[in-house]
Amino acid sequence: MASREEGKQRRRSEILRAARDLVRRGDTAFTMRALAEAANVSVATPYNLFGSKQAVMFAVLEHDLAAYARAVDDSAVPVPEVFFRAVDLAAEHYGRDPDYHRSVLFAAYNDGGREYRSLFAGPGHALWRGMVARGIDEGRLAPIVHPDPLAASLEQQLFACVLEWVRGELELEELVLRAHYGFALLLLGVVARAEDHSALATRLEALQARLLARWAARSGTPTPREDAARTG
Amino acid sequence: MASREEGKQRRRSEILRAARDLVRRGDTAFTMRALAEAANVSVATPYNLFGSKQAVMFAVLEHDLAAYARAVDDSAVPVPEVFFRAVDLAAEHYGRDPDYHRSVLFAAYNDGGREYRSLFAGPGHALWRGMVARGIDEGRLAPIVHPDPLAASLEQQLFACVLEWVRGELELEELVLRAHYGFALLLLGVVARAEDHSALATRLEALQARLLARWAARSGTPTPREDAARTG
DNA sequence: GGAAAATTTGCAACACGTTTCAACTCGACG
DNA sequence: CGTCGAGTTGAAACGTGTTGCAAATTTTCC
Repeated sequence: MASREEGKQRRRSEILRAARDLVRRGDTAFTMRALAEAANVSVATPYNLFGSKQAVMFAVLEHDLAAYARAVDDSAVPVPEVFFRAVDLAAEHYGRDPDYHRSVLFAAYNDGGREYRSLFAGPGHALWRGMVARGIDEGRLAPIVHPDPLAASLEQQLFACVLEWVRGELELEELVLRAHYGFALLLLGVVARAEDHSALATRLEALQARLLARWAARSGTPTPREDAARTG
Repeated sequence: MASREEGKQRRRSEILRAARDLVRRGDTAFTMRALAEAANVSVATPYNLFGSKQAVMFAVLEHDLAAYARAVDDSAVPVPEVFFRAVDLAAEHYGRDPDYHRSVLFAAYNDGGREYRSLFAGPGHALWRGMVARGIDEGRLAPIVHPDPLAASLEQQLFACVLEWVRGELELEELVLRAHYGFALLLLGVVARAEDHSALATRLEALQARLLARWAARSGTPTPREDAARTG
């Protein structure tokens, strides 16, 4: 009854389920041995099916990304507002279970071996590219702009912020401020309507004020170093 | 004669020299045991003095960053041109010994444990902040802009590109194009002079064309996935 | 000069990702 | 039904970052 391929598929999703469970239960840095046990497979199986621990975490990430992409699509917000909304949704998403997301992202991007997938590559880039394309279609972004490079810039800006959050360098709230600020700056030069331009400029100033206030409140530098100072 | 602190210092720099040597000689993923031997210390000493392998690599990075900062400062280029020049210098710097820099950055940011320092934090952020501040002083950037957030956005944009290059996802040439594109976009909204604005717009279009040509030449997607496709 | 304190050393040990391999399981197929 | 073979299993082993610890070494201080 269960074909060979079905068996593989079942094991694959069992492993992913187990991985999610382990992280969510607090075993954020689970062992491959623990994962194998939790998924009722031998320790060699995840390697057969995914290739590495990192690859397993990428698969978990991809699964979560789908839910995020749906949420962004569902929030029928116009360009350029939708970009900011997308950041908010990501932050909300992360904030709902910070340890979980931090761990998954960390395992995917920091523990990792040599494998790599840009955070928003594949389905992710499609999401951003789609938003930009819509903006051009609807005449909210200058028609000279091409979706791919602008989307890439936005992704890069957000990616850097997310990575800093994952590493514990940033509060979620500051992640949002920084990403919004970067987005506002990036978009300022490419929005088509004068009203959008001035709205962005206003937003930019407000964001800058909030960022400065935040940094001033903690010693004046944007990225305080709390490391062990034993590095010569 | 050799005070306790001097001895420590000597060991510290011996370890850093050994680390640089090993990477440069091609042993890009050297062992802590190999490092200890090359530095003529016991394997425990790097842990006493730095704390972890990652911390050693951070120290190497910091050393290299100083040379880079000097190069940028020496290139007496006006704002906003200097930002682009800074990217060029970084790429030149990396291009001179790609394997070395890739390995050091990789070890610092991807192998790593929990420690973290933003790539441009500390001396790095000072460099970017300084360029932005100069731009404001010289009236090339809108006076409403504050150095810290703009510098942070530029750093984030570059950081994301560098990270992709380190992971082997990007050619050095594309790193430059992408960073330039992001920079042009970020700066477009904040340059004070009309001539700078139109120069940036021109540059932006040229960059976009080159990026699109590049991506078109290889299947149409900006970030092709060459991964093992065994991820379900 | 000698005790005391700080560090380094050598070495064994641990944890964990990953690999290897022979035995085994079980669907596929004639 | 019987054989084949892709894929899984279990267990052992490896490599490497990291730690612990007692002994040795070196600086400091009286």
